[in-house]
Amino acid sequence: MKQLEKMYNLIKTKGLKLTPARKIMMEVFLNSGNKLLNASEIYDQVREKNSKTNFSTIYRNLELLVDHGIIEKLHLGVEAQYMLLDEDSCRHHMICTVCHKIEPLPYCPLKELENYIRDEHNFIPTQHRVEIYGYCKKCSEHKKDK
Amino acid sequence: MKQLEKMYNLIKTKGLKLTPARKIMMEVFLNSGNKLLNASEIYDQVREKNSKTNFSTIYRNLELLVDHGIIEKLHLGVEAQYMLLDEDSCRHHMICTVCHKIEPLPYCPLKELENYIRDEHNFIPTQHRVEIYGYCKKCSEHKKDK
DNA sequence: GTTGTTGCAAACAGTTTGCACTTAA
DNA sequence: TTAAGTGCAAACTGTTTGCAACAAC
Repeated sequence: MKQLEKMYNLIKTKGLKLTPARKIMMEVFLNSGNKLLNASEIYDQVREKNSKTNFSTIYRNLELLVDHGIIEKLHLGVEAQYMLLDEDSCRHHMICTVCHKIEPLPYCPLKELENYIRDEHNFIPTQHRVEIYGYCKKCSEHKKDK
Repeated sequence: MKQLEKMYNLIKTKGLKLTPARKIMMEVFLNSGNKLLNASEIYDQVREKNSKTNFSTIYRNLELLVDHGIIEKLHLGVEAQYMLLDEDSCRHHMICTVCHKIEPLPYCPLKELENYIRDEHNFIPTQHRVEIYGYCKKCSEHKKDK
């Protein structure tokens, strides 16, 4: 598995030790299909492979990985969620209002908007976030059934 | 104060009782200058006028006001934040990362994006929210001084 | 061997809840 | 009068921390 090796190297490059917990966490992220994961989902998946990993280890590593720009932390609800940091990711998500699944949206419509804001509102944009709420495929199909 | 009376009526219209805590909370929101407030900011301000109001009262009323469409709840960080719900709000905000002032943005660029999402992602958008982070006029001027 | 990392237990912050008392309508 | 609202205390959830043991380098 090539991508995993890359991740391992990335961690070492950052001066972090390549511990079992971190290895497994990288696997979890790679296997997540780019879905946002919360701490306890990550914890559960890590525990499947290493049954005595502690929650504090998870949280400490998550923070570290965020600090080193390896993953991204979003805070859209009660709990924080995490995903591998995509180079050109600019934080756009589709959030299902039924099952609460969050999917990233690989497209950014905001370039022109930012220019407009800068010019017309005297506001200098540095970051943005877009959230689209609605029904994901599965939930919209279930809706039809009723 | 006309606006406050309106708010009082709105609460009654919704079938809610006009209690002292609720009256003060509406004042707090009206005096907030459309800034997002978290529960403890609201609590502190309510306590100034009614020193024995409890946190659970604040939380219970916040939830109720959200449910009745009087205020809006955002969850951008560790804690939830609240503001009066704007009639024509389609939830676009410019958020200054220095002074945390939040200004509404009277323009919606998302029509085409929603079509794209519906067609390409099997996701049915019903609502959306856009947040632009950056420096407001005042803070960007102060930055220059340094 | 040294420094960074972990497990554990305990603390913490924000929020929610059950229950008896109180109050707006 | 009575359903709705409140205060209090206690619980609960997500997250953080101090410390001693441990493991990657």
